[in-house]
Amino acid sequence: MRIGQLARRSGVSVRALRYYEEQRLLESARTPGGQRDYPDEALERVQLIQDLFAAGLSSRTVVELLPCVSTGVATPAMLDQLIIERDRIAARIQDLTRAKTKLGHVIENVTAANVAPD
Amino acid sequence: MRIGQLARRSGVSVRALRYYEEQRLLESARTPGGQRDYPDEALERVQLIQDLFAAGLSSRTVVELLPCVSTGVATPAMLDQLIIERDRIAARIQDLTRAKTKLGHVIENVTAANVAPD
DNA sequence: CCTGAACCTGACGTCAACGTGAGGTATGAG
DNA sequence: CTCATACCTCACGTTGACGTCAGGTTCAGG
Repeated sequence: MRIGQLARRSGVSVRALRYYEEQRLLESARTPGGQRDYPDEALERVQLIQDLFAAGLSSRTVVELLPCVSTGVATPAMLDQLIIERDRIAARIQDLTRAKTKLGHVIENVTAANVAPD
Repeated sequence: MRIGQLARRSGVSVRALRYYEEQRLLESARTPGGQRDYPDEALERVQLIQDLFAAGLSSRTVVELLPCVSTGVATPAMLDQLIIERDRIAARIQDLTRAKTKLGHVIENVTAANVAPD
């Protein structure tokens, strides 16, 4: 599969895919003419990368954790890092939940004020 | 209260406070000498700004929503925006929860593999 | 062989929320 | 008055994940 097709299938831009390769998050074979040629598994990998980015991990962290995420094999240091990242995500979820609740209250108040200005 | 004290009390940097003013998120009176002089309520406001930033809102959005968040009075457009932002946060929480679960599975697998390599 | 689409490699631009340094002023205790 | 802080206004630097443009190459269909 060439880069354009992978981009369309995964929903990320061609530029992003090249960037992933530059950051060593994604490999590609090359055609004799020098064009990237991806195996089908690349699609899953791109989606995994997107998930990790969406979770707020940096590309540096992702490149460190990708091996164990996809193979299930990790050094103790990698395990520590995994736990750190999971906890960071959990804390972030707490923050967002608080913020959501707060906005919810504001919305309620505003709605009440508009609907029943008294 | 001067800027240094507000910074210490709120936990944000002096630079950040000046930035908030530049973005019209925060006002200040001035001493005859030109130094910023904040009322006590500024502390709450800074904390509110931080909460909204932490929720992933941009300063542009915050400046639009701050009035109704602090006064409880909103135009219909502001209410729409509030709902949009709340839903955005909810979606983000979903993403993060999925990612956290995923990382949790990885951690379980890795731990199992390390503890009981069989 | 020809052509248009898709691809290639640089390399500079973007955006947000500040950090940081320069060079000067205000404040308040002694 | 003096001096140490704290403060002031520019204004450029930083970071991450790409966007975008330039200038050239490869591929596939006819």
